[in-house]
Amino acid sequence: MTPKEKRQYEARAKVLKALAHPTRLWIARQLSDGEHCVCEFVDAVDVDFSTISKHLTVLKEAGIVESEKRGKQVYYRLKIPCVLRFMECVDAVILAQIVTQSELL
Amino acid sequence: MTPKEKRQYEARAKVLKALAHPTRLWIARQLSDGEHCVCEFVDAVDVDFSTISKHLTVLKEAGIVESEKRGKQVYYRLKIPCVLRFMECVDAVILAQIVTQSELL
DNA sequence: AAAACATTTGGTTATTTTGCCAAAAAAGAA
DNA sequence: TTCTTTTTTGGCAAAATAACCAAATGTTTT
Repeated sequence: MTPKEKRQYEARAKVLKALAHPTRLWIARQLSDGEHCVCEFVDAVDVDFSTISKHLTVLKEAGIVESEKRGKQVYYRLKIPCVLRFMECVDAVILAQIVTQSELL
Repeated sequence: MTPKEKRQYEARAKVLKALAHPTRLWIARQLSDGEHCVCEFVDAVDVDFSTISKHLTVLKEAGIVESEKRGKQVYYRLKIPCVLRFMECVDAVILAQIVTQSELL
């Protein structure tokens, strides 16, 4: 692995890492039907305002979402919608793993 | 988010987390052209045998790769190849982020 | 059976991540 | 202006992750 390749894979891993958290993945999914404000997420997930806000910052810094302030609220939307397609493949991995593990019994 | 949804997103996040590391992502990519043994990875990446082995365990437990012991060596291969398609979308995110950040200047 | 090779496991330490709380900011309403 | 409302920031403690070393395991080779 060359130094250039190393930097490349580090950048890629950073993007995946941003999505690799239950709450952030759920947020990404919620955004598939359009933008939402922070308060809407807080109502639906039982965590602190500040926790949601930090998750959104992670997604934003990774380039997955973008935000816009309108009035008192901040609205977030998906910047690159293809990340939603990850979910299908991830579910295929999970399903295959369940099959594999049941065969071990 | 219902308890069932919560478990679902936790499982999904676990799969993404397994890929969200530069070395593991690189390993997944190497496996796109077929199986490789552990020693081949160790030669290419400058880390300890045990470190590579642990990364492979993470990928295996997530259901992304599977392994087979033949003789002295253990061969790993991709179990669900669709994970390779993540890379294209991830690169799109990175590119868009570079554009966004350059516009800020 | 002993030595050599390939890989995994256990243990330790350093770093990163997560989530909560309290406080600060920013905007609108009274 | 002062009071709310909405969101972000800073700080802190707990938990998870990563990488190394040494030791253990399982397989061939001698």
